[in-house]
Amino acid sequence: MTQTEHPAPCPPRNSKAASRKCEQILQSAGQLFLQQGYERTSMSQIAHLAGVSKGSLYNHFENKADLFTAFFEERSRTRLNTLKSVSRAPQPDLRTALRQAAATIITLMIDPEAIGLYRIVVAEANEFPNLADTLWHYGVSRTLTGLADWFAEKHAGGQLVISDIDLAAEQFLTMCQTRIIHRCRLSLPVDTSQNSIDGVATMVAESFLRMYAP
Amino acid sequence: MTQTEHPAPCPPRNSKAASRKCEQILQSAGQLFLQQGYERTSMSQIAHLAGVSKGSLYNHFENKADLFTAFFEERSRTRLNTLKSVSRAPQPDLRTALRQAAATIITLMIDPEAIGLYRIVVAEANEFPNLADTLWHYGVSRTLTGLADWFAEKHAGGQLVISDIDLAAEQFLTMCQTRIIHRCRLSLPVDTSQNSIDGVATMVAESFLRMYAP
Amino acid sequence: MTQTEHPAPCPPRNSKAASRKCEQILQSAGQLFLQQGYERTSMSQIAHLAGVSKGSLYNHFENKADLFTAFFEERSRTRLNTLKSVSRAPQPDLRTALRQAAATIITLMIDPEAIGLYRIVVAEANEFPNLADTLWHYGVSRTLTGLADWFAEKHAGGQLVISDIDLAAEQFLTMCQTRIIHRCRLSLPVDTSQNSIDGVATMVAESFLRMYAP
Amino acid sequence: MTQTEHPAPCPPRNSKAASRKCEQILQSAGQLFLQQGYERTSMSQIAHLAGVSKGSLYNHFENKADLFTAFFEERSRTRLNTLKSVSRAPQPDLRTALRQAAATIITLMIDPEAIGLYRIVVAEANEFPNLADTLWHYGVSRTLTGLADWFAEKHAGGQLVISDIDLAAEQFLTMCQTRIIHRCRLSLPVDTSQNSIDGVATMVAESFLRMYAP
DNA sequence: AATGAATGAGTCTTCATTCAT
DNA sequence: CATGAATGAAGACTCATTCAT
Repeated sequence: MTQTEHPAPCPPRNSKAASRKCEQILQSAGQLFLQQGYERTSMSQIAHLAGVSKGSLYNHFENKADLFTAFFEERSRTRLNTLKSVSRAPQPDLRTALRQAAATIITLMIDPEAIGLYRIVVAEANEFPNLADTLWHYGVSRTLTGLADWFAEKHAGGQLVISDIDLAAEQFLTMCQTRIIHRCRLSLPVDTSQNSIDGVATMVAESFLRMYAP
Repeated sequence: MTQTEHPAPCPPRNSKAASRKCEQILQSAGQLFLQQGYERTSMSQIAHLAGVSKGSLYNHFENKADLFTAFFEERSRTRLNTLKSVSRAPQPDLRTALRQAAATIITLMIDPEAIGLYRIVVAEANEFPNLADTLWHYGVSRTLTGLADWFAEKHAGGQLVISDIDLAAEQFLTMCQTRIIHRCRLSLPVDTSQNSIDGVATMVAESFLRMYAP
Repeated sequence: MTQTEHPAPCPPRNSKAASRKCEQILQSAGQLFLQQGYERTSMSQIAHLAGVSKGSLYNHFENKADLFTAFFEERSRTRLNTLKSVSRAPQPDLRTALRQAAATIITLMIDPEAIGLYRIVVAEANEFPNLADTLWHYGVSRTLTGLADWFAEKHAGGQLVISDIDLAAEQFLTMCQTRIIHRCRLSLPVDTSQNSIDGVATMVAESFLRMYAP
Repeated sequence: MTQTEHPAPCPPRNSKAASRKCEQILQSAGQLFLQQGYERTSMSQIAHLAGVSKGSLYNHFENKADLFTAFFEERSRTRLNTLKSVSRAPQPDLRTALRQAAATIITLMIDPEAIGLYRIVVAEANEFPNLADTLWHYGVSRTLTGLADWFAEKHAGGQLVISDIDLAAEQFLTMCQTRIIHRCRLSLPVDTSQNSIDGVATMVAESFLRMYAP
């Protein structure tokens, strides 16, 4: 019987120790993958950083690609869900609310980890097409839905006049990427101070209002 | 410490044959780098595809990184300079001109080669920080300047009212990336038909006018 | 920057098999290094002769230089410590004792392995300066100390009159290298028969006595 | 006709330019071979240092081994012939003359170039056995003959009593290698001041006189 | 004669993966 | 389950030598 069992993607472990070790591996792998990318990160490095043996890696994950995918999903889920709750800040003033939403989005998306996840998806788009789905699912999609719901509400309330609400949400999100996020992704020198972020956020809010205010 | 001669970056060759072979190498390297990225592309593959011996590569380029950089600069220069001449299409109608400019930008930027170059910059931002400069210099910077000049002209002519012209150009370019370009970069399924492009382009032009028309 | 684990210099292995393989590698490496020198010996050759895979070499030694150093130290320690016990042969006659000591030294130093170690030190003196220290520590230093102690005793006993005992020991050792050892090191044709050795040994003893007898 | 002519070892050139270039190559090759040894020196390096093309090397020398041999013979001839004229300094006092001869020998033999040539012979004794002959012929043999002639004269004059004159010459030369030369060859730290040299030289002269003075 | 691009065998080293303990 | 030694394919790069120009 040469067939090998496929170890589950880790989580559903019974023993607590096993689960700990699994998390430890994912944590270390993540650190390295985010810093160096997939190809430049070796299983030895991961094992070393995680403080486990190289063989142990293969007790928990089928192979390098599997570990990579597992890391990416776990990080996308735990990290990007902060984006979900953007918007909806109970601000009396729509202009202010929009500005705050934009600022929040910018701040979240220039976080080194978010930048790293984006980079990984782009870098490995050919080899690991599923990453984009994961990123979209946990990151973009939720944000867009959140924004769309919010805009729909304002539309219903007469504060905004929007024909294509989904497109508007996408526009809003895209405009947030002006200047700062875009350059961060390219590692170009850029002013990421709160002032700078507020500047872009204000511009986004103003432009959005001019586009969709009644 | 071994002393190696530094072969010039290739171009200034006297013999015609040498120049041809150099281009051949760059061409093949480009194809592979764009498809697979830096790490996954081996010098052997490049030599094989270019039809030369592995050793020959090192007569023209110091090492893999050097060849990579040379490829990237050459492609950035020759490919992205098409972006330079965007805009300025002599259209009587500003709305139409903006729409066409947006459509042109979108079309150029979802070209597989442009997408590939972008991916490479993002993927190798840590290892090769200069790539971003090159991309910005040959690609983004020229486009922004072109747009800014154009907008300044229209501002002087009273057709637009813009306080920060550079920011406006950046906004225009950013908005063009809504939906299509963004998803292309992630290899997500996306409708890239002319219709779809025109849709986004129209949205960009309309929004821009609402933001900056007098 | 790749992180590699530093495998211990081999010895402190727990498993018996690992230790065996390590010795096997050192043994094969030694054979080749002694025959061909450092540069001409390839890791492939070593792996082949040791009957292990090329990769295995790197589980036990960091790199070629490390393996080389390990080999040299091990051989110096195990081989050259025979020199330590030279002299002190309980001979009633000092002349005879000196002659025997000289003969022993000559015999030990024209052993192919001793010649090989000397050649390696000289050949790699620039690249591996530590080898000389190792050789001196395990080989020369002990012999000199042994001789000096012996001479000091004889000096105290009135059989020799020596002002600088350390220099005298060094002289004795140097004189032993007349003709035979010197030519062996250069691979020049030379008579290494017992007769020939005894001839030089006798000359050394006679000369030494004429220099230092009261 | 695929047969290639064997270019003569260089010297007998008619054109002056050719001879110059040949010397230039030998000079550069020597510098590198002496510093790095045979294996570590590449034809590219030599060509680069000599300021000629790689191909030119093969117009003057059949291959690397040939160039190496040519270098070694030329250097041995031109450099080591200084040893020839040792001794015979017209000193009234034999003790002083011996001391001076010893000091001269030591000084000449710790010259970096002499050390380098010795190292090369020892390092390449297996691969290039002829080097030792060359070294012996141009270096050792002449010195020994010179010393032997001198000693024979003194023997005839009654100042020395020597049974085996050749052996005596060899002893003298060997004793000169005590301490300083020996350690220089191993790149061990050693005092090479004039004082230190004089000290060993004095010891050699004294010892020699005690051995052979009437 | 001189050049320098071309070659391809060979170098050291890394890596993902397996398996006996 | 955990370990870590073993593997062999593959990586980037070097080098002596040749040959068309």
